[in-house]
Amino acid sequence: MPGRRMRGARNRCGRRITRFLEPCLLLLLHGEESHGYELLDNLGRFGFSENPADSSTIYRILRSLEDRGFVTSRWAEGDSGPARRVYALSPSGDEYLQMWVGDLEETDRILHCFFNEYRDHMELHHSGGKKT
Amino acid sequence: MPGRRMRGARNRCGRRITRFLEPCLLLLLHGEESHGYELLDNLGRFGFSENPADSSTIYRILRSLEDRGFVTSRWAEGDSGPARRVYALSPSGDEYLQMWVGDLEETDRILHCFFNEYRDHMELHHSGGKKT
DNA sequence: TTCATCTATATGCATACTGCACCTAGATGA
DNA sequence: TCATCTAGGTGCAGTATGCATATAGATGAA
Repeated sequence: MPGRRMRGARNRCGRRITRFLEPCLLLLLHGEESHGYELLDNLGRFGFSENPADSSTIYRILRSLEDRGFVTSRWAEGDSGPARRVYALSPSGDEYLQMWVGDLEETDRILHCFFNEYRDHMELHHSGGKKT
Repeated sequence: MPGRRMRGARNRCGRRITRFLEPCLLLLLHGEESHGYELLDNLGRFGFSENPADSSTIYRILRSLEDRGFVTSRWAEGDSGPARRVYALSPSGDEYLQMWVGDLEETDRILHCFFNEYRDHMELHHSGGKKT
């Protein structure tokens, strides 16, 4: 099936963490080289397989990471198909991943801060809501 | 102090949930009318007081919510100062808030999916990382 | 050979969100 | 009169992203 990626995904949900694919790609590259097309397939591990990533986003993030020195790339011939641009995490990319993790932990705290506010509020105004 | 809001906040952290202020405003308006300037102050409850929101964002989100019928507004004279545009949550806005909560719970799941992947991976490659 | 398909990378365009600078304007008090 | 506070708003630029599309090598079928 041609165009099996990203046809009709309709990712209009509002939920999304800005540039969240970036830390996912960094993690996938941690300890293992890979290329864009393969990374695209492996992103399913991160639980958004229902709204898979668009390939253009992946390639652009990878180039951006390289521009900032967080990954390096080289062209490699595969066993089949066209040449691949294989990316590897750099030491500063490893640090950048650590930074992202701390950042996402902060996001998690803020998110739970919202959930707490929501729960507390709904215990008083018990209208319209999902009660636990 | 003039311009006490948003001067020098430097919100260049990368972490952020797209349009996250929207559900926060909806929750603040749940069961209680309010106006933009007041909402701006109350957003501190949600844990991002270190990077307070920009007022322009708040006003734009409120207008956008009204355009979509999730809130209604009326002009009201306050005890002091200029007139205020007071917003109230509509029934569909209440439903929209419920949708946002479900959406953020999904975000939370995805986030923890990332944390799990990270932790599992770092247990093998114990280099470069925050060990628990 | 020719052609469709798969793999792989990439660009162009439109839209959306946001930060920052700046503007308008009534109220208030020195 | 004038600065300041309260309150709401616009304009612009940068960033992120979805979708369509382009390019091109490899592969296998007709």
